[in-house]
Parts: sequence; C-alpha cells; structure tokens
Amino acid sequence: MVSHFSQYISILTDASVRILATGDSLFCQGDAAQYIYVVEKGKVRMLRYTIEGHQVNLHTAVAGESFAEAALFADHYHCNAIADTESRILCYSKKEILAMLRSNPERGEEFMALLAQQIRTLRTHLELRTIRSAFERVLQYFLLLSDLGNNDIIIDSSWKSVAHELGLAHETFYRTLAKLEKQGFIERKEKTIKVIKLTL
Amino acid sequence: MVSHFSQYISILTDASVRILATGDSLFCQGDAAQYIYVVEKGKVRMLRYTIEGHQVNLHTAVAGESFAEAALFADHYHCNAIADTESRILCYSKKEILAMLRSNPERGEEFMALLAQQIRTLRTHLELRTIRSAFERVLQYFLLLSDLGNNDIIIDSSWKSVAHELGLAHETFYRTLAKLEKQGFIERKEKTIKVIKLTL
DNA sequence: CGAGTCGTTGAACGGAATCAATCGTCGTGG
DNA sequence: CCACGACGATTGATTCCGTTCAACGACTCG
Repeated sequence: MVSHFSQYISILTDASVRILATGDSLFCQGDAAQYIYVVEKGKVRMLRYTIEGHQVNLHTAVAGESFAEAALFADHYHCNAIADTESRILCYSKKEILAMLRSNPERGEEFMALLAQQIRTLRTHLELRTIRSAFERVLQYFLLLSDLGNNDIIIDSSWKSVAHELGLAHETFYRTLAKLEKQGFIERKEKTIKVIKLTL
Repeated sequence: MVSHFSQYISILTDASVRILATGDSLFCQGDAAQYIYVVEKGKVRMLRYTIEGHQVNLHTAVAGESFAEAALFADHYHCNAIADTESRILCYSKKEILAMLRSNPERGEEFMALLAQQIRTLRTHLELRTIRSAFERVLQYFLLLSDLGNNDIIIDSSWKSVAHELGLAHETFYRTLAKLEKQGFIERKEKTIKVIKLTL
C-alpha cells in the first residue's frame, strides 16, 4: 500500500514527467513496458477489462506511491492505467532502474522489501475476498487494520471506495457498517474515525 | 505460481530438512520469521483464520515451489502453514539467503523477478474475484490461461481445487462449466483438456 | 469389498446486488 | 449569491444467483 520506493528513486535517476487530465490513459495492456512510475500528484487507477467489457480495478495509486514496479521484469504491461483525476506522473526508465538496482545492492534489497510488502498486501486483499459474508468481511478488514495501529482507525478515503476495495456494493457496505455499529462491534465518531469494540 | 527459485537456491546454501505428517504445522501466524522454504515433496497450505474461526486459504505450495519468500523482509510470519499431505520441506535460513542475494546481484535480480511474478499472479487472482458472475469469472479464468499458451488448456489439478481457487462452490463451478460448454464457449475432451471456442 | 473423494445434477434458501429515492455537501458558473 | 448538477451517504424494496443441502454414480485405494 504505502511505498517508500519513490523517496530514493528520484535521487539517483532522471525522471521524465507526464501530466494527465482526468480519464487520460498512461499505458494500456500489452504496451511494451518501458517505464515504472511514481504518482507525484493525483490518482492513477489500474484496471483490466472482462470480455463483456466490464472494468475490473486492480489498484489505485495515490500521490507518493510508485506503481507498475512488477513491470520491471515483464516485457509488456498486463493492465491499463488511467488518471482518476488530473495527475502529475514521474516516469523512470526500466533500464536505468535495473542498472541502479544491479549496481547498488542496498537499494536492491529495499526494492525487494517493497515487492514483498506488496505481496503481503495483495494476499490480505485476497484473504478478504474469500470471506463470503459481508459482515465477516468488513469486520475482518477492520481487524486487519487495527492490529497495525491498535484500536482507532482513520479512514481517509471515501466509504464508497472502501466498499469497492472490499468487493462489495456500496449499499451493502453501508448497511453492514450500520449493522456492525448496532451490534456493538464498532463505533463511529464523525465520518472518518473508527473504533473497534469487540474482537469476538 | 511456478517458482524457479528453488532450483538454484539449493546450490548455494545449506538447507535443513523437515518432515511433516498430514496436518502438521510448519509455522504459525506471529512466529518469528527465520526461514523460507521449498517443498521437496508433498503439499503445504498457507492459511489464516477469521474471527469466527473459519479458515481462509492463501496459497498451496506443491513440490518444487518455494514459499514464504515475502517473509524475508518481515519480522514474523503473517499466516499459518500446515502440511496437506506428508511432506518433505527444505528450510533455508533468512540470514544466509539475504547474504547471498546481497553478494550476488544476478541472483538478487532473479529473486526480484520471482517476487514480481508472484505479484502478477496475485493481481490476476484478485481481478478474478472482483468479477461477480460465476459465468464471466470462469470464462475470464480460461481466457487468462489461454493467452499464455494459446487455445488448449490442460488442467492438472482437480476441478474442485480450481473451483476453490476461483472462490466458487464446487457445485457452482461444475454447473458453470456445463453452461459454458452448452453455449459453445469451451469444449471438454476428457476431464483434463480444455479448448476455448469463443472470445466474445 | 467398503470408505472416501471427485464429478455431477436437483431443489430450496439466503443474502448480496440492483433499482430506486432522499438528503446533504461541495463546487461551479451565471 | 444562489441555482444547479455531481456525488457521497443512507435506507427501502425487489430480484437474482451463488450457496447449501442432498443424493447418486464412478473411481481409487487400502
């Protein structure tokens, strides 16, 4: 989720800059993978399309995050990236990055750690998706967030996007929130702060 | 999915061996992460538990695969690993692996590629889970498999485990298979070979 | 030859998606 | 400044479809 890679990547290599308007495409599935990216400002959403044309969101990278790192070791991108809002994107050449990682073992290790972190995050998401019940799913989501920085959870994104992240219709998510609160599992102060009450 | 890491890891570092009976635990969530592993024989399933005590499978590593690589960069394991069958496991010390990766940039790069591959696999799984309709989900699954080695797909695992991988009840999966065949999207020769007919 | 499991199909249930409507807020432009 | 549109948050009613329970044949394994 959080990427610290962007913080040192910029020191070592030159980046070109791309400005994207809302809805602009950065790359498409199948394009030759030449760059990896850091969001300086804005939001970039990665998605694929099903046969019926439905969109499937893979990830949304926000300011400060790098993305498409996995493309370092692939010939082409395996998804599409479009700007969700007006965005400023730093583009780092794969070749330069690879050269840097090769010549600089400590940075290489940091990069591995970044990849490992992403794997953990993805596994966690996958774990959530295997929970069928919306109630259990949302509860587990909060529990996972809570044991990182106990008790109080602050959600900075909109409920709607959280619902989407959890793979639930937003209506279902709202209802589930209300149910969790009614049954005393959570408490909601204002719209952004959360407290977990029970872990049973 | 497929890990080639195991093939060269054994050349460079010594591994201790653990023999597990069916149901034996290799490590538990929260244990200090000291080793990463390769399945020499058998199957090891990684899982977590929800609050209600339900099991959530994260991954099943089979013979030849490495697993828990992400733990290289974590203090403790974030899931449980238990043997699904009698298994023989090679255990590699984190410290030694890290030292090897540090001193040997090419191997480090291979390892990064392995992690990147896992990220791609996980993303694909996540993508599939966001498709609500069982019909589309299964179809998309076959399409993803087919554009790796076009047309014919050979499934080596049981339908049941595929169903589980897709997050579907096996009954639903069987029905969906039949429906896909009836509508001409796929063809089934015997139980293991598949042919995709339409991509519309 | 049972015991166990996979593959398969039928019937019924439940719960999440979907459609729909309301309210509040925020930003935008006339 | 206010009207307007856009969107998030919320709740109600209905539909749909995947799960679950159940039963059966085929096959393997001990």
